[in-house]
Amino acid sequence: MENIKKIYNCLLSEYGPQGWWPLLDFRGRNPTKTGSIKGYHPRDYSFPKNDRQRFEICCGAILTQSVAWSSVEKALMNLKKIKAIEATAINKINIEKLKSAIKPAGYFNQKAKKLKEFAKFYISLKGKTPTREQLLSVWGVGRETADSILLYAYKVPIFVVDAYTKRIFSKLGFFKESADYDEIRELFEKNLPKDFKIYQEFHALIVEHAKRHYTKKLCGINCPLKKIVK
DNA sequence: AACCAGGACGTGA
DNA sequence: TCACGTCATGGT
Repeated sequence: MENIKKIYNCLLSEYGPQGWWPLLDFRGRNPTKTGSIKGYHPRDYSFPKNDRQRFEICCGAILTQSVAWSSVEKALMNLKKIKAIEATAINKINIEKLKSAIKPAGYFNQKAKKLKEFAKFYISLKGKTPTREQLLSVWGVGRETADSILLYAYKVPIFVVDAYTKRIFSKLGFFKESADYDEIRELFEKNLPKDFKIYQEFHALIVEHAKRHYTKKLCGINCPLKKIVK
């Protein structure tokens, strides 16, 4: 399974550092990225720089569930406008007001409740890093969201497995599409240095590669990685 | 004009 | 455990 690392190196040299997780108040851009969403910070792994950014990442991780980031960005900008990207603010805000702010990100009834639940949890942490189990106990936080929060908001070296990861690597023959989330996660963690920077970068690269070669239509035809895996 | 996007939860078998 | 329905807006 040395191939896992080969693929990482290949994607990195192909697309370059991705600069995830995007932040609203960071003006930098990634010129190699598809689309023109701002907030990426390639080669800079010092984020989040403060608690505000940390909470923003958590909100984004919840809001992006099954939704394109461009939609999440709108929702986050709405929240910023009403000064609600802060746990205490989300905790207090009128739920209907919260729903209308995050409407662009879809599933607003559920996601408003999820943000409320998470804000309460976040406050209870009092600045400490949550465990994965603690995160999973929060209503609305599943495995991918928990791992995204740990990896990008807290720099904990946990590999994030998303639908794209399953699609790409099952097509390449690493496991079957129905494989268990944690088994897939451990496969990646076992074959990579335990480094949050690499995990962050790889996950972002997988999303970028999927958008170019693994949409449901393309489904990997012409995927250059096939030659590497063989 | 269907189809899908950086999932999670509830339900019934 | 597992397969399936539901949630909802916005871009292609």
